[in-house]
Amino acid sequence: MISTRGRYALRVMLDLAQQNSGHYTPLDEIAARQEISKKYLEIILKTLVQNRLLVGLRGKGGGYKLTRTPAEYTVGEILELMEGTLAVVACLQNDAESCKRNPICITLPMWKRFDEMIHDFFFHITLEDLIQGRYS
Amino acid sequence: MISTRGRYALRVMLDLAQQNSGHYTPLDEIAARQEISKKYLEIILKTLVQNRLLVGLRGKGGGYKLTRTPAEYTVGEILELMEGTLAVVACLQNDAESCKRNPICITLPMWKRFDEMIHDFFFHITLEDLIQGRYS
DNA sequence: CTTTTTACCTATCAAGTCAATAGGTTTTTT
DNA sequence: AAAAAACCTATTGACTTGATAGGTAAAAAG
Repeated sequence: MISTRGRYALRVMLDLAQQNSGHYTPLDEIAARQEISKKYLEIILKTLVQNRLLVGLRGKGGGYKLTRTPAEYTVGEILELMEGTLAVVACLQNDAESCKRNPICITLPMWKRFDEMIHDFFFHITLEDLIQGRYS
Repeated sequence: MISTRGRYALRVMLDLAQQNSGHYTPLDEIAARQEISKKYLEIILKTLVQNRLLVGLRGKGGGYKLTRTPAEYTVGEILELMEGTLAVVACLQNDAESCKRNPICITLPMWKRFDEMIHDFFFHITLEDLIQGRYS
């Protein structure tokens, strides 16, 4: 299950992608348009800024804007950043302690395939794709 | 993320599928072989029995056994039963209250596609497939 | 140089889920 | 009557989720 953190982040990125890329959009505006709690969004945007997916500017005329063109963001990187991992089972996470049952686990190959499928899916969709409706 | 409930259930079903289908296998044996807490497995097996994926028999010589051949179980039905749902986002769950943003949500089509992909994947793999190593 | 606007930061919270444990009851066979 | 096994109800600690509260720092406008 993708949590609200990932889904909201994606919606924010899309919101910004649909704005004039020249100016900064304040959080209030995004929150109002997306109908998401401003304070909660703040936490999400913080992560996006810290990881340079967005840039924030303070003071009047400030707000947030993208650091790249919409075509240069994949849905996968946004979701992975917010969710921590997209791995479906514990033993396939980056930091997973190697399970001693791995050699005899007959479900592991299936989980691996599934993992690859998810990765391929999300890392081949860009914000631009979504905006252009290439998934409707 | 698939939780241990789903993963353990799958392992138990595979364990039973690999036993002589004639007799009943006691919980103790399964728990020992799979190295999973007996008490915790009890909860999982209860659900499987209640939904007729397994049948349980009490008393000496009792235990659990499959109600169908391994080829007649899909991984999808086992996981969906244990996890409640395989839906990746809240708005695609069975009991989801219809989100008023649906008509304008540009991420929804993507989630739908993803959902279908997951469904297709898991509902086309049977226990027999895993046992025969058709996923290694 | 003060006010306004805005992002940024730290802490906290209630509700829920997850994985597991504990202890007892019922059924069946020996 | 005893043993073996499933079945049942309740409880727990740790963690996550989604959110709120209140304050600080920077930038622009007047």
